[in-house]
Amino acid sequence: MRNCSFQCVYKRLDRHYGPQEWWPAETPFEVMVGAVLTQNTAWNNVEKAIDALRNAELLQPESIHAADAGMLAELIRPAGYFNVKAVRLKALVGWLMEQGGIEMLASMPIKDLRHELLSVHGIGPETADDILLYAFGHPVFVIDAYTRRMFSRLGLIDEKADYELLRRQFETELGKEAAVYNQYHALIVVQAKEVCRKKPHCDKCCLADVCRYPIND
DNA sequence: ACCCAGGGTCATA
DNA sequence: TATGACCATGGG
Repeated sequence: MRNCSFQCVYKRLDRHYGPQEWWPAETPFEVMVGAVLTQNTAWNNVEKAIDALRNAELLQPESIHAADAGMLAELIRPAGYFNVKAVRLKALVGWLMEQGGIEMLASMPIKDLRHELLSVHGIGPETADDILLYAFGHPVFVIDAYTRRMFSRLGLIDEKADYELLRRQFETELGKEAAVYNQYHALIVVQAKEVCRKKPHCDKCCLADVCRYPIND
């Protein structure tokens, strides 16, 4: 009998939390900026940095490209690693403008775009996939620390497995549906914020429900 | 006071 | 290929 665990977990989370309408951003470029700023950082802190950038009218590629790196770092200070991330934002917009802007990227095949993104300094697999999925709507499943923790606890994956392996695993199980990947990753993040991090699962979150009962509906 | 967050790079073995 | 150090703020 075929393993339907990935779909079942999705159904439960979706039923429990409803539509998430991710990514929380106004433009594709804002998604890219947020994806870099949220690296190993709580979203709460990223919002402050993005607000600061917006107030300074620095949420467009050209203005970030022209901005002083030191000033950029000060603005994004609340997001942590601000010196590192200022350099990464610079690298991102430098590459973006080299490529001819967002429109050019949007017309690029997924595989090529993903390869290009990964060649940019400061953009690793997860950040690249955030951008591919949430800025361009490409069917790419995002694997983050929450996903590893949650699904290894469910016994569905090997927590230490290679990123690409896990991505293929999810994409194979779910089929190539960008709308599903979009909602699923959002649900994983939303639900992870309710889980006690120290114990395998707590009693009050949706994951506890997933853990407690057989997964076969 | 301690732990960690919606990672990635770089140096070393 | 596989660890470890490093980056740094803010909330629990």
